Amino acid sequence: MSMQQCAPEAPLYEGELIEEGALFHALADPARLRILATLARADDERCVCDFTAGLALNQSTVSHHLKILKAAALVIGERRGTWGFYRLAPGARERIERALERTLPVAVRA
Amino acid sequence: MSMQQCAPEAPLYEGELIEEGALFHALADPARLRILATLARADDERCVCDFTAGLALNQSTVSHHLKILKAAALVIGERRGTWGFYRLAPGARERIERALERTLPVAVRA
DNA sequence: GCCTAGAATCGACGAATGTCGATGCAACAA
DNA sequence: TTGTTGCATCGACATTCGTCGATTCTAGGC
Repeated sequence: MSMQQCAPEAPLYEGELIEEGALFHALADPARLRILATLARADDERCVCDFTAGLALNQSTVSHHLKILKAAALVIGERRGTWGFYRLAPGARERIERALERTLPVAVRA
Repeated sequence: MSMQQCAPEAPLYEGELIEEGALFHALADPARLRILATLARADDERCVCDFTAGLALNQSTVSHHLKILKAAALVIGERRGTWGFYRLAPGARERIERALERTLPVAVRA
C-alpha cells in the first residue's frame, strides 16, 4: 500500500451561505453592476431615465434589474412625480464586504 | 411648469463590468461558496471526496461546481492518483476585492 | 490480465434568468 | 376632460443553470 491518502474525515465549513449567495447573485449581471457603479459615483440619486437611456436595454428590462437590486437591498428607490430616482443603499458595500469576509476571511490562520 | 426636473443628460459609468459580473456569478451559489469557505479555512488542499461527502449533492454536481470555480480561477485543482485535490487559488480574495472596488469604490468622493 | 474506486464528462430534465413587447398605472399638461 | 409621459407590471420566449443518472477515464489492487 503506497497509495497517497486523503485525510480520513475532514468536515466542511458549517455555514450555509445562502444569503451570501443571494447577495452575490444580485451582483452577477453586468447591467446591474453598471447601475451600481453609476450610483456609487453619483453625488446623490440618479433618475431611472438615465439608465434606460444609457443601457442598451429595453425599459422594462431596466426596471426588472432595478427591482432585483432593490430586493437585494443594494439600492433605494423613490418615485417623485413622473420620474423615479434611485440611490445606493447605505452600507451596500459594507454588506458585500461582510459577505465576502464570511466566505473568504482575511485571517487565513485562526 | 412646476414639475420636478431630472438632470438633462447624465451619462452612466463607462465600464462594461462583464468580467466582474462573471466573477460574481461564480460566487452566486451556496454550494460553491461553501467549497470556497472550506478551502479558505484549510491549511492546505482538500480532497474532492470531502465535498462529495459533506455537500448534500450528487458527485457529478459537485464536480460541476468545482469546474465552475476552476474556470473562474478561484481554485486550483490537481489529481494525484485516484483522488483529486483542490486548493484556493492565490489571490482569489484579492481578485474579488478588486472587482468590488471597480464597481463600488471606497473613495466615494473623487 | 481483470476488477474496483474516485472523479470527470455526457445527456437529459425542470427551474430560473434575461430579454422583449404590450399593457397598466400614476402624475402632469393642455 | 383628454392626452402624454415615465415607470412598473404582465406574458411570453429562448437561454442558462443546477441537478441527477449513466457512462467514461484514470490509477491502483488483485
